[in-house]
Amino acid sequence: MALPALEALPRSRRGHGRITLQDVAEAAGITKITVSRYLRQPERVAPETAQRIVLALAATGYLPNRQAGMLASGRSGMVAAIVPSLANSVFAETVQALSEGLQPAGFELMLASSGYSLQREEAQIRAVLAWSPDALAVTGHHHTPEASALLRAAARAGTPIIELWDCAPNPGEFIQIGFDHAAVGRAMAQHLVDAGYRRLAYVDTGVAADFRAHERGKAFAAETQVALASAGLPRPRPVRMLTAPEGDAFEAGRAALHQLLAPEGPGRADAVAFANDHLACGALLEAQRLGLQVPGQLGLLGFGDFALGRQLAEGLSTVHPPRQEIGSEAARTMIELLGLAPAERASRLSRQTAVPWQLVTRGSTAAVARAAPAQPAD
Amino acid sequence: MALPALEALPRSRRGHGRITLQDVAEAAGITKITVSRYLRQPERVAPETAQRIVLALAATGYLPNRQAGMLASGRSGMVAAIVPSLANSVFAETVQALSEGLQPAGFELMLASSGYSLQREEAQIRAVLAWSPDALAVTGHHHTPEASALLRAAARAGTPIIELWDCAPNPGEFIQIGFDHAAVGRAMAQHLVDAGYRRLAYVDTGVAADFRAHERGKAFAAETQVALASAGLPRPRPVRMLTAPEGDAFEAGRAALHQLLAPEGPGRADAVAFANDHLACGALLEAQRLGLQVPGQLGLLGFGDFALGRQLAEGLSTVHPPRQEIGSEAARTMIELLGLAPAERASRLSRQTAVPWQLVTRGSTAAVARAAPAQPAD
DNA sequence: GTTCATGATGTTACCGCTAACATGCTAAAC
DNA sequence: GTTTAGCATGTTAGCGGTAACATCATGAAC
Repeated sequence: MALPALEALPRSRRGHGRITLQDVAEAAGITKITVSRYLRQPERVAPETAQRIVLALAATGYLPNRQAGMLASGRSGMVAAIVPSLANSVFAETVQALSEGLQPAGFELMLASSGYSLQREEAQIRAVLAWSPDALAVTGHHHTPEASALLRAAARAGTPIIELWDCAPNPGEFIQIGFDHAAVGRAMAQHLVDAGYRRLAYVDTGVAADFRAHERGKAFAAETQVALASAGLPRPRPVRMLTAPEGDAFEAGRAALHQLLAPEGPGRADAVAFANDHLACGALLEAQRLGLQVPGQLGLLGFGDFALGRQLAEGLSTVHPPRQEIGSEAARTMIELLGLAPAERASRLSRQTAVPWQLVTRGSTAAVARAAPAQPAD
Repeated sequence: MALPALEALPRSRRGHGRITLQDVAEAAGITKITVSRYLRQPERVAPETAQRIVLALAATGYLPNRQAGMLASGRSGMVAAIVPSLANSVFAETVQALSEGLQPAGFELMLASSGYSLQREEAQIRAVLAWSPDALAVTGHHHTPEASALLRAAARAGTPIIELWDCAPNPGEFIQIGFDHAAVGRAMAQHLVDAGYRRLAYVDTGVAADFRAHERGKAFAAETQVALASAGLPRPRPVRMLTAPEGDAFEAGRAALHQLLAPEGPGRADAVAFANDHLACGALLEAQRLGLQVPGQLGLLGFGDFALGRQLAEGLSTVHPPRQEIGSEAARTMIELLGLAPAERASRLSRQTAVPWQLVTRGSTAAVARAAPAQPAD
């Protein structure tokens, strides 16, 4: 299996047996600093020298050692991201976009998934900071106090900290790239009320640490009251809140639908908003199976705009979150900030970028025929 | 925003302004090597010293510098993985499992997604090797020649190289953890023939570099001939091969179905296998819409066992690939190998682990009434 | 009391690279 | 011919850790 050609090369066996700049320099008959210079700023070495270096690099099969480079220069060329989960396509797409946005700038991505646990997130922040990332992206603005302290310390040392997926109305400590989930919840409520629904419910995810889904639900419930009141119901019925079991989200959505249908009669919900499209699709499929008319008897509204929603029945109304945009915007922000001098950078380590989302109206919430919005149906 | 308590601490501002072992050692009144020792082998320092160190660590807020550690010790505590895509839940789950498997052993994961491009994979292998990962996982056994050379060099230097998702019948150069896609293709063919279908088609993905899907398709086509022949058709009709357009896979599946239905008459396919469940679900939804009887008039068989398949109609028959198992097995393998002495490890840097998959029979390929199959499936 | 194993801690010398400054050479300016 | 700017390259001194060896108590064994 040994390749004679390579074995014959004069590779030094000092240290850990790796080919170093020193080896390349010797092969080129110069010193290592010139090779190092060539690799970083080729225009600063003479053309003939450059040529010799190119040959030497090829002959030795040199691979740089980024650890050593980082240690010497203080810049790692690496960016870290911590997301709650990758199995969830929502974050996977964001990470994908982040990764692709960073690639051309030569940054590597170190990834950790916290499994929706703040404890694990803290441990991962600690672990990842030990790698001196040039920037760090985390998900949301909920962290353990220790984690927050770690992030704060890193930010103070000049490392951009970016909170993805959230963009609270009040400014945070770090850079936020995302959107206001409360606003989404309100828009969902408004939409259902506008469409003529009057007895609303919200099915939250069973993932306890999906704070964003909870926040949408909370805002949905509150806004529903307001919207119904201004639609002419002085004492509107409170929104029924359910929490789906963990596990297969389609099944959970099905189960939630059954639960919602249980109280026959005028108290029964006539529209349901869900924490995500998987739950909503499960419910929609179950509604189809039961022969329930959607949107006539029941309105269904999801969140996430997964591809499937477009395929089922007349389409699932949903909210389209800027999955990829968040990732690419984060990449852009990192690259921009890291290009700045530390002094300039410092002033920009806390800011908010609201990435636009959209309520996508499809068949599952088509307006219910009704006399006048002011006239309550029940 | 400045915390007086922290600002007041005697943090040295040499170098890049980071708190080092030296700072901790000074705070504890000892030398840095003892602190270093404590961090790696706490039992080797005296209890009272340990206590002082613990206090000093807390007081300084020390975070280790893994670059420096790596440079000195030659071990990075980091593992890299390169997958074609993260948006695809298949790989996301594998990466998720890999990440979770590595976590308890203290390894960090560096991730790159190649976008199904071998060129980019090569660039990423090069980039990632510069970080001296302790092990490297790539997807599949197709690489550019240069990429293969890089992997070979790394393997020779003792870095475990793991090829995920593939497990060719002939041994490869590196460690393979996956399964034989040709065998899956054959099983798919056998299943459809056993179920009584006679005019088969395969819808491949439009992703040119999804070699595994192509391989399943190729084996499917070949095996179909064999199976049909032994089922009593001396001159079986060749399998119709289609390639879905890129883009929304559900739509692609729908479109493929229409294409397949085009030639009315006896030549029309009576069963279709797909490169993945998204395509198959698209086709199943379209069949429902058209009022086509599945499995009666048309059998549909997917690959991937996505959650949705269980929900549609009477369920989509599919192949359940060991998505997570591949990731966790890779983690296990890495941890095992990295625990070995280099000498022992060398002998194990090339081996194959076949992770079992399963053909899951659901409603979309329920046996068509016909005479008994000529041979039992093995 | 001397010897010697043992355990705790310290010293030295790097790992591979780069920032900052130093050197030496060439050619234009005087 | 000397000065000087400017470019190409080299020297030095680390970055923050760790391996390997050295030192120094301590106490048991003789």
